[in-house]
Amino acid sequence: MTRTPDLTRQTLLEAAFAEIHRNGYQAASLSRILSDTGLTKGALYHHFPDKKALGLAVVEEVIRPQLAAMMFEPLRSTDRPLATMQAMLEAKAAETDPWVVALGCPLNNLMQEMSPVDEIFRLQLNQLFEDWVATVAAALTRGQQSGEVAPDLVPDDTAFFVVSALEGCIGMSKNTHSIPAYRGCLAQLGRFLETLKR
Amino acid sequence: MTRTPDLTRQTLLEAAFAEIHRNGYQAASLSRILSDTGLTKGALYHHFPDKKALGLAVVEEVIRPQLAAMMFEPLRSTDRPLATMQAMLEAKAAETDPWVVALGCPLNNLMQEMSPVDEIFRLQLNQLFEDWVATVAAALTRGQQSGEVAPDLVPDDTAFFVVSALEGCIGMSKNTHSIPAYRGCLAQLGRFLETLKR
DNA sequence: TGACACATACCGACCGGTTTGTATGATGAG
DNA sequence: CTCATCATACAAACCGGTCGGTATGTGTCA
Repeated sequence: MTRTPDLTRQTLLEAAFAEIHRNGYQAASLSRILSDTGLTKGALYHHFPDKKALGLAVVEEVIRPQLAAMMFEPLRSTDRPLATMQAMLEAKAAETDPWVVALGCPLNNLMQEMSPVDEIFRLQLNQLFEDWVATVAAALTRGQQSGEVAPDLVPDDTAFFVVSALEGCIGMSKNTHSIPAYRGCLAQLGRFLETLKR
Repeated sequence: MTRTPDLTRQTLLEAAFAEIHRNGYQAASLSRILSDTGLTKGALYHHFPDKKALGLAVVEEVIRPQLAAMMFEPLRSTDRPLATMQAMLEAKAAETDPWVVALGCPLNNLMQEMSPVDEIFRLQLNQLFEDWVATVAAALTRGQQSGEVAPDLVPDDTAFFVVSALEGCIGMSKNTHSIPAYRGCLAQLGRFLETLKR
């Protein structure tokens, strides 16, 4: 048995992410995570002081990079945010794996579950969410300067709403288990983006 | 100690609703519900066969009536759905109790938590959600006939999106703990409703 | 009307199982 | 050798759920 602590830690993080994505944080079982990975309590509590630290590490080291790659990066430098976001919506609508639709957005899942229960979780999740909103808002502002976006709208409020509506679409579709409904909902959000032009 | 089984049952339902609203269904503790009500295991398991039945009863006998009174009834007979919904948004924006904002929508909370975990819960919650969407869609159709609503939009898709976006607004605001952000988000949804006119 | 029979409503101790977390022991790498 | 890395065994708390017992109400029949 070779000793590869970094890989062990990463294995735990990914298994924890999957477990939390399916069952939520509170119902996530450390025993299941361990049996999934073939590791033991000793390994887990060597790398993480407690369950909460593991959960927060999942947020910061798994969910944040995922979200950054998929949602932040395309918006980071564009000066045509509406076109960029339309493309992102189409990319999301192309999703065919029903599991992805059924499990929903990991960030939203955790926010809904944990924000009333644990203040530290709430703050950490909220920071990630606010970073997302700020990224959208900054892109909208650049869009106003480039002339793509209507100059009279308030970037902050609009960005908050766009992200909220997107999470809402994902959340509701997760419940219906209907990919067509999911696409229809995203299309309506696209309709809203159209109204932000010029 | 007087015997009032109906009241006992109702007491359990309301305590269970509060507990579930705060902690979710899976993390809801029967012991806490009992200590809150001053009742015991015997009373609980006399009125409900198990925890799941209690949870489903909360959905049907507490959450559904609440939602029906607040969201279904105003739309039931109106032929100006946009005006009615704008009024509903303003009513929601007038909320000042931070707890209500912090705890979010009971229906959405349960959908996000339970739909990947338990199929029976998912179906029951989805039925309530679909009833809501259908109510909105029917109102939009009447609005098209009365001339308030643009005739080219698809009521079903639009209704699904409106409800999703509303749940999204509530869900995100629950995380930020910010009533102004909540109001700003609702205002953006109102902006979207404006684009549905004639 | 009074008394017995029975059903309903509720109590609270107890159960097996699972939870997170700890304390100690083994093992391999530098 | 030494310490990081993990395994194992165990502890304490809590979970949902069961069960025997009790108190209260209610219908029935004398």
